Amino acid sequence: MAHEVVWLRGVSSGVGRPPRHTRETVTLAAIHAADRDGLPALTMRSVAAQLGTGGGSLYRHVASREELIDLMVDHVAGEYLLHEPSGRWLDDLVALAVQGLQIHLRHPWLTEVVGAPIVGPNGLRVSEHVMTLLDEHPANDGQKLVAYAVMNALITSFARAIRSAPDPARTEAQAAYLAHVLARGEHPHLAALDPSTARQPDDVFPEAIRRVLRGLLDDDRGDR
Amino acid sequence: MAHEVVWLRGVSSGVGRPPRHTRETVTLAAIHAADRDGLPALTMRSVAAQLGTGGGSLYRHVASREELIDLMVDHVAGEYLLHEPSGRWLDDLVALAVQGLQIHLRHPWLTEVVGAPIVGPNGLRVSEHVMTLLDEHPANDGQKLVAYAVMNALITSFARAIRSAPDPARTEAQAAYLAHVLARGEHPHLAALDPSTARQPDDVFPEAIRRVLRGLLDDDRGDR
DNA sequence: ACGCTTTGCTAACACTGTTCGCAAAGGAGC
DNA sequence: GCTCCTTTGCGAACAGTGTTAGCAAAGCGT
Repeated sequence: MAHEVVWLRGVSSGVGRPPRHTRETVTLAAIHAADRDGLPALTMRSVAAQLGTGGGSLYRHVASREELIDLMVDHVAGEYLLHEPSGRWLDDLVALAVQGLQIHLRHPWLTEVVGAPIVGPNGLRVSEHVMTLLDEHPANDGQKLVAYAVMNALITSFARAIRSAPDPARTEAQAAYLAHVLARGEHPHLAALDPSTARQPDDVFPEAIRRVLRGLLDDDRGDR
Repeated sequence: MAHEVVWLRGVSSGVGRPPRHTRETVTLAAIHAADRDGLPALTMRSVAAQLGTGGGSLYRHVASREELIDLMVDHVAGEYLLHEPSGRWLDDLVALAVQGLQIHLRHPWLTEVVGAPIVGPNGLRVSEHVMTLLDEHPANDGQKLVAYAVMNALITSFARAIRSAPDPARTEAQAAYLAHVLARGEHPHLAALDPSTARQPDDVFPEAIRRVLRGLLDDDRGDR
């Protein structure tokens, strides 16, 4: 009840038995385990075992599994490298989005995290930077926030599309069903799709995000 | 082992004890339960109880909980009403996206479903329709698929943003932390955000999706 | 009426997040 | 040095989850 949010809860108070792990230690171990085994395999007991301790011991540093995941998300949000604005806001935003995609590829479990967007210290730091990049842009704040939200949505969406290969069983079964239903002759437009024009998602990403952001923020064209 | 995909598995074979529930009955009960109680509360035992039976009985109709969710997703994908193309592909796509948003608001658990995109019969039907709408568009198939994927990503993203209100405790705590860190004076651009320009997400959605799709598919402007 | 096949149900298993009580470990005060 | 006192570690326990195995029940064809 002391503080309902993690980011406002202080660390150890100095008096009493000194803690063997800090909140950051637990977070790092959890990130490492999730990077290797995926999010579903991230159980309290497994990260505790990686720290050489018991399952319930983690609750001294973390209120719940959900809160641990919040900490993980905000921690990897610290991997963004925020450069000085170049004066070309679109280039800067695209570069930032590419960074976000790379972070998602480094930590594939990020795409499985659903919940509301986490606004920890590092997340706020990135948000502040985005608003800095758009400082001199004439759009109003609502439009800027929408563009930022869309950018984040596309990052996770593309990351999810890219890392759909590692589940070959499911993909293959789906492909078999797709071939079966296409052979039935319905869905002519799907059957006529030209696979040669389908480029890899991570190849299309920079151009796609550029066009999307331009469409949202740069309208030097009429309303229709 | 008979058929690895749900959509290719047949129904009852006629001989033997007649089944008391069909696969669709189970799916409908699960959708009803999820609409009311949310996805985390959707346990095998709860939908079984709603059907007046035991927990393990569901596995006669459904291979796993995951497969049940796949069935639910494809079922609600059948709620799309697909009209004849009007000749204005952008208008038609925006109308389709608005339908998708309404479906997500009718079934809030949809935003919590993560996994790979389900391509069941109804999902393929929608995909075929989208390709029909874009039939005469000069873009290549790769660009069209990217636009479709982006459209779906924005639908779930906006739906998630809209239904973030029903969790007031978490939202309020986050707002308290936000106010605290803004009071510290860092993040000046975030502090300077004008709340009056922030419109409701469901209000901005049609215009946002129109601009995004236009940016992706309609480039009558130079490359820069 | 009798097999045969398919379904329903219960109990069980392995596992999950989370809580509780008690032992352990170090600093402050004398 | 020895106590107190606060904080942490730990193991067992609890309620709940998805999933499986074995057996009883219920219709059809002969």
